[in-house]
Amino acid sequence: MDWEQNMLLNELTQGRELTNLLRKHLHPFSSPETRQVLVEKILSSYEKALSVLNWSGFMVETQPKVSIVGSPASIAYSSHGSYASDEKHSFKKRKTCSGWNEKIRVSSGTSLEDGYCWRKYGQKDILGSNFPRGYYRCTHRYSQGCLAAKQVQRSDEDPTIFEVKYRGRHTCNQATHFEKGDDSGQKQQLEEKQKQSKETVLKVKTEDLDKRDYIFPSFSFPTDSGEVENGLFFKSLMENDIAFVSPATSESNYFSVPPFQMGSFCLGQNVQSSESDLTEIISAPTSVTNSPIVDLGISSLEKLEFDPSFTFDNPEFFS
DNA sequence: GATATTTGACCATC
DNA sequence: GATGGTCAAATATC
Repeated sequence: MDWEQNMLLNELTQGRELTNLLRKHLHPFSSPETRQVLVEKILSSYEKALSVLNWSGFMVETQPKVSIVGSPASIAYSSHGSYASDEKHSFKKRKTCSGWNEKIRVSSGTSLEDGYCWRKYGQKDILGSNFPRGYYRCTHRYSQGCLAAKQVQRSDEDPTIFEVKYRGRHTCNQATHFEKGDDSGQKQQLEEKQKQSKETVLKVKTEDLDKRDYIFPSFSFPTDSGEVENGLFFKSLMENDIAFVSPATSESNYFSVPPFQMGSFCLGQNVQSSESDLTEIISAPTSVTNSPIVDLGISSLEKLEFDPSFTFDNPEFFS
């Protein structure tokens, strides 16, 4: 039995057991929180199972098109393409139509972080391109069966721009962290700010590689004197595997973030931002240890991420 | 020693 | 045969 089958079996078995558990908690004396946790776990199991099927060549919707109570708002999302098993002894299949969902242009002057820990597994010179393409997959691929992957390549036209292509969806606990790290108070606060609406309009631009009808809604985000306070916003990007973008091309359809975000987003880990080679910066999130981001409070994370006064020049940061 | 990165080789597809 | 995606051994880093 190969890795995919094992994973599928595990997730489905877990889903069944969790469902049984949920059934036992359906009586009125059971706490709603417990039921909610069980529901989320069940959904997570199914999502992983569907991801495996997706990557095995089945076309399966990995994301429900309706959001459940208490879950973050989700947009319609479907993965495409086939996947070659990573099992040691299986064939290395080349992907046709690549299955890469989204292509995003990221300025080198901004964060290339997307909140996840990536591990580089390859680099390739691409015909007709001046710069090599880096291949990354989620650090938790084997530990948690997370199948998310991305490609990073510097643009020929504008070397300050990186093109990031994403595939698959995070099912690791990094993803659940972003979902759960956003408490209702924070959400309420954000909604309040949105209502106040003295915001700068910030948009994320995505391009669809395969001309599919993947639509990422542009959105406005409230800022307070330029400071981004965006647990929800950030989570939304995480949910959809969207990276940050481009002050260098700072037109209205790009979301600007300060350059300090160039460092590693996986906190508690080394920040390796190479000045000489921007490709190295791209890989910064991968050059980290495996300390799970779930152990960190999102509030401190945000503080670091979005403190506009922060610079890497600050020696205290490295001490 | 554990973990991450690099890089040449392998394989599927065109 | 060319090309792109992935593997895996060697190497680097902590």
